Amino acid sequence: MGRPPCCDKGGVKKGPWTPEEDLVLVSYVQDHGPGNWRAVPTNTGLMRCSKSCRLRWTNYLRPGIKRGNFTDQEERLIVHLQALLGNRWAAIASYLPERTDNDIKNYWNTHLKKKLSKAAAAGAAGGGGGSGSGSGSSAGSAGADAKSGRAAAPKGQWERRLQTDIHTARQALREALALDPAAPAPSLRAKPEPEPEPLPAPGPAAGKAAAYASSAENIARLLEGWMRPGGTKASGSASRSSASAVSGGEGGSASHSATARTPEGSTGTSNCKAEDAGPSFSMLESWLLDDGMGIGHGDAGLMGMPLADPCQFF
DNA sequence: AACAATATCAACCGCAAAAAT
DNA sequence: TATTTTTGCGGTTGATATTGT
Repeated sequence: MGRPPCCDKGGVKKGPWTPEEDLVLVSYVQDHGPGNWRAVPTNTGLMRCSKSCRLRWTNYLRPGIKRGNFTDQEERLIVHLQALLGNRWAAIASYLPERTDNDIKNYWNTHLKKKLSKAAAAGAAGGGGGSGSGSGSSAGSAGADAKSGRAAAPKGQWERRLQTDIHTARQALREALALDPAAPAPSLRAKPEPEPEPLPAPGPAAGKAAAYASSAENIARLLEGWMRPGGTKASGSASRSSASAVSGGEGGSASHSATARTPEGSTGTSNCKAEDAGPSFSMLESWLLDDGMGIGHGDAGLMGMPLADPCQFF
């Protein structure tokens, strides 16, 4: 017994996701909502384990994800929350709704930890050579996709496209595949033949290839109709992440809190405009103060604040 | 210009918790 | 209530990109 060999099944593909796979996954989630990941590989034909599908969606394809440069405020918040919560990245991520826990974790491990330790060691000897994480250099076995030649597209490009408009993304994919002679025949079909899916409220950008690439709009708005905060379609497992536990109480609003994690949370993000992203900072403050750290001391908001120790390093 | 070292980030793995049966 | 199944989390690895020599 133990655990079901979710990812040990034969024929499960590993390594980087291809645009085709992304497309299939997004199409599926579009139709069925996030959740029930178990069924995803079966129903889509993706040769990925359910975990992998969930991860891909949660960390990269989900609407409302902001990628790239962390702002100074975000940075401070992360440092502060990390000091309070420890490495509970999901909980931390719940206060940065546009960021994923994986992203935050990576950022912490690569940037912040180093920054902090450097600052801490500034008084002492200093130096701190290659800390980092693994950063291996040994040749591995994965990277099957690099070999497949499809990795040519700049990282993040497809996520962005898919988040912007799935229809356009499909079209672009078809074009790309048609144009790319080096590209091997796609092993996976974005559904047998992309039967035009009825996208409830295709945004204004729909159908304009040029538009979506630069548009900041994400799939959240485009898909507003099919994903509801209540998780109607998804019927997924509701809030049970620790993040929810932390933030759930103050979420206030009925169906979803600021959780960045749960499918509903992600769905929730679809309704998350910038202004309602996450709990108010006064809430955060009170929570932080409740935490017994005695920090924040009143006036300073979380973001622009003179924080506890960690931030003195900045 | 070529090589080496380092940094960054996407993805995987195993465990634990929660939900379902 | 006990057992099984599914989902979520955090740590870690490995490939690629970037920078330095």
